[in-house]
Amino acid sequence: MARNSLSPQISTSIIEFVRANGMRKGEHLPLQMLADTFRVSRAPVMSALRKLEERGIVRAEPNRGYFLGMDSDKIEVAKEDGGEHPEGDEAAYFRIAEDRLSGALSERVSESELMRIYELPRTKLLKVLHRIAEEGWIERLPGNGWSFTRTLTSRQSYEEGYVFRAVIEQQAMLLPTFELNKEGFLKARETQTALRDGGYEHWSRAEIFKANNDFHETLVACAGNEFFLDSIKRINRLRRLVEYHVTIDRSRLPRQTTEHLHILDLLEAGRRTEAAAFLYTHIMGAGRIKAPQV
Amino acid sequence: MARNSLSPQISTSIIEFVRANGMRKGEHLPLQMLADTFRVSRAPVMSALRKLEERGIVRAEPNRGYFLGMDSDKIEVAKEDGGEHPEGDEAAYFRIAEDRLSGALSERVSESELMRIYELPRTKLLKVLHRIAEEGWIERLPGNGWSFTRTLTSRQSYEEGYVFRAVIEQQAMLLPTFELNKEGFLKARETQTALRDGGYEHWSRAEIFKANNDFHETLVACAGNEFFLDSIKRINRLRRLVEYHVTIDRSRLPRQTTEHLHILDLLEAGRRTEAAAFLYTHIMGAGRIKAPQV
DNA sequence: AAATGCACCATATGATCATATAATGAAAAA
DNA sequence: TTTTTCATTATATGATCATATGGTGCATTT
Repeated sequence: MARNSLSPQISTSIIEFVRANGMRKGEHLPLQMLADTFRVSRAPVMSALRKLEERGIVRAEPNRGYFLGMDSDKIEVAKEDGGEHPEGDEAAYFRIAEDRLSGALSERVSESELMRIYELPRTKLLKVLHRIAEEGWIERLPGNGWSFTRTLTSRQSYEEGYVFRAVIEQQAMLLPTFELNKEGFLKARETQTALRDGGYEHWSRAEIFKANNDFHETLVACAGNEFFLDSIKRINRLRRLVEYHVTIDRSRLPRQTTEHLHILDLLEAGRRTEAAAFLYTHIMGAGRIKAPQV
Repeated sequence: MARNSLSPQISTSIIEFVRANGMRKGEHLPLQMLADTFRVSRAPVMSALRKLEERGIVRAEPNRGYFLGMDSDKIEVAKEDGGEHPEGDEAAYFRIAEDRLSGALSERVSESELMRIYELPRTKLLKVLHRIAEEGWIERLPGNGWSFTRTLTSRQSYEEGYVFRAVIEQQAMLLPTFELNKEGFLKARETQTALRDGGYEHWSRAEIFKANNDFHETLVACAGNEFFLDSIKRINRLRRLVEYHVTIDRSRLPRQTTEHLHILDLLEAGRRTEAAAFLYTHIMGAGRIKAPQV
């Protein structure tokens, strides 16, 4: 009846915050500062702190506020929230995509039908539907109901997506505003190396996909142009949906990661043009070999 | 309390339909065919036809259906609906953009505030807000309210947009799937010629902007890749908002249209690479000279 | 001076309901 | 057989309301 409380998220954020700052036992946690950091008012921060007190992570002193109860590196991550809770609406969004790709949802659907199937309140459903509409794989019909487009399910769209990514990423790399992001590269290098040296055998499909996306988004972010980055993020959201329905060919991962690392090498050696050309071939190659099972 | 009826729109659609098909007095208008054409059920078509009958455009024969009451080229366009009614939500979307750009709306706003200001029901407002959020110039705050981003108002975003357009359009033209669209080119040529030969002095700002956008979207559509076209449409929607606040330098229009026509010439002569290079310079030139008054 | 803690107000969500409209099956007419 | 016409059902919208939560001014404490 009322919205979900922010305090669980804020609790998590506070823990991340004190960790990231390496804070130690006894340090003060000013309310307003935390509120500003998380872009909320003091109220939800207060209620988050109260819950953290119950868990012994912070101590309250009357009229003086809250203080860290232990060194930040000793804080245990809460075991709760474990149930794969992908951010509320995200869950519904995903279920709709799954059901569409598997054919459980027909091309034309009505809002009330979806409300019943997914047991969503109208507001949440509409939020999700409008988001999907902006992503381009559903559209509102003039009268009642919605109609899925062929964007998700057609082979042609799939290939067009790869062409688009190849062009955008290559061109992003060639922009005069492109600048290496040392920290980002370091992380990307770690992840890709881990994936190459064994990770490809046991990482989950979601982890592998995320590693791949993060790599490409890190590259495009270096171009310093929000429109390039946005368009890549947008198409990657679509890709995620489709690729989940494709059998991962894990044997290709070592080669893929090696190529990723090669791109980093080239960039760090200042050979941008070569890196861009190689990246282009890399993406087009991936698009040609994997095929959606639709 | 209930949604707006479709019948006014359908009435207009029917008139457009019979015009486009050059239908003549007495021809039959089957209900189901019209319904399928407009992707609705027979019900709203029926009610549209009843209204057209009152205006004498169609004749009803009991149990036989509706028949065109006059030759299609003699149908007068209805004078009603005159009040600049840009498709319902579009109006609210525009007003919000205007007020943001003119500074009437502060960076942080709450939903109820917007409902009051624009006298919108919650559902409509949320639809618009989510659309804007997808376009990237507002974001939901974790607690209450929304916050405008700097995408619309910053000079940097403005320039990044031009770079993005220049790259996308040039690259679209170089794709192997690029194919001339003769009919589209013909129309574009007409419009651009009209604009060059005098139109630039008295066309409205909206007309000029639309002509320009249509030209560029026609070009990108030839690439046969929905992602290229979508990204151009998306950025053009943003551009439209900002450019309305810029004084048009009409003296530049003859040169601009001449360049547009030159691009068509090059393409029709099969000189695609040159056309692409010229297009790139053309867009970047436009971005450098016009400046948003923000 | 700075931060907390409280009280009060504002906000957003979801449920329910009335109502106008869209969708649709089936009878009736052509 | 096709299309209209009618009757019935389904759908979507906006209004209203209860309620839990977020936001904020101010007295109080340190």
